Amino acid sequence: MKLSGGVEAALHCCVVLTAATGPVPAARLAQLHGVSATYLAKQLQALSRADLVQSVQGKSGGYVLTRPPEDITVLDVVEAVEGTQSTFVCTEIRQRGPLASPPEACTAPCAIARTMAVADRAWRAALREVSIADLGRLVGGDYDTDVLGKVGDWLVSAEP
Amino acid sequence: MKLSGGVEAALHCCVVLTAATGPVPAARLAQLHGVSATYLAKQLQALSRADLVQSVQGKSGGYVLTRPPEDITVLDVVEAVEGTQSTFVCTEIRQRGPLASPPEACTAPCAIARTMAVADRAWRAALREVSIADLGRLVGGDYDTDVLGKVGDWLVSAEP
DNA sequence: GATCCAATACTCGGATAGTAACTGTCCGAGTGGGAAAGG
DNA sequence: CCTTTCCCACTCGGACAGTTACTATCCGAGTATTGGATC
Repeated sequence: MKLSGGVEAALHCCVVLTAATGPVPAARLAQLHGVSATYLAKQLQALSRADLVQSVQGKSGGYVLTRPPEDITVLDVVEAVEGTQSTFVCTEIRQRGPLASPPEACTAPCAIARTMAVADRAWRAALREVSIADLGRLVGGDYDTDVLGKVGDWLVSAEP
Repeated sequence: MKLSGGVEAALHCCVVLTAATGPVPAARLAQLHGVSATYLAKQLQALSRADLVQSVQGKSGGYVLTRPPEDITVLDVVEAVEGTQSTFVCTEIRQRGPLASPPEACTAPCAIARTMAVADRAWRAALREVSIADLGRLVGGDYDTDVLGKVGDWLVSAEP
């Protein structure tokens, strides 16, 4: 039950894209975060497939947010990278063994699956409450200096 | 982000142990659920390490719940099998790259880690709300017949 | 000087190896029960 | 018939392979830039 490490990188990328004025290449994001460029590209592709970011090809291309950061929730990013399937997959143990329940009595999920689903929904609801814009404000409040502004400056200044 | 399959088996075992009058061997539980006996033993060992069940050795030994089922929450079982660590592990990306925050400014978790921690706590809180006794009542309500009673009868009648 | 065109350098995208975690399995250590022998 | 002793069958517990999913990587497809040639 460990969340994929790519989620963290994807969230950082989305926050950084908030401070960008134009498309940012994946290699630039990787350099800024000090992570593997090729692996980060994989996560950004996932974000692209989920229509959270748009890829711009060509010489001065890169990734841009498709929506205002207020309209992108943390849940959107997590589900884009991890997938939308529930954390708990019921294997229908109740239909196995000598005292198996007949399949026609198992139309509804069992009590265990229901309980896990409730918890899963609570987790997702908490992630839906926070937007990327919120994250940007929060990291700004963590330090006295304007971190996001610095990032924006670095993105335009750092040339290959 | 997939929950280990052993959690489902462990929860079923705990519910079944509610209906037992004496120690139940792991092999019996596996036979009842139609799963691999040796693998189920692994999960039961985890429950034993967490002091949720007690192992009784010897000829007519097995596993017994250490507490009344009202005092065992689903979260207890999940944490026993999956571990207590949070689903999100922050790798401190902010401390890497050219614009790295200095370590002395990173005493508190970053905004992303805090957000994920809130969601993690919401998930655990939902699991803490349901006890094994609740699960027993729920599965009883799912079907007209007294499933738990049948299980109890089978446990005492089925001889190797 | 403006326009058109082609070469180019840079971008993303999916297909490809390596590694860690989960799944499934095995055999040894330990213990209570039961049979047998003795009083 | 009761007690003691010993053996044994059955239990759990940790150590051992197989498989899946995650991590990390590579090279090919495509496009805006950019420089030059032309009008």
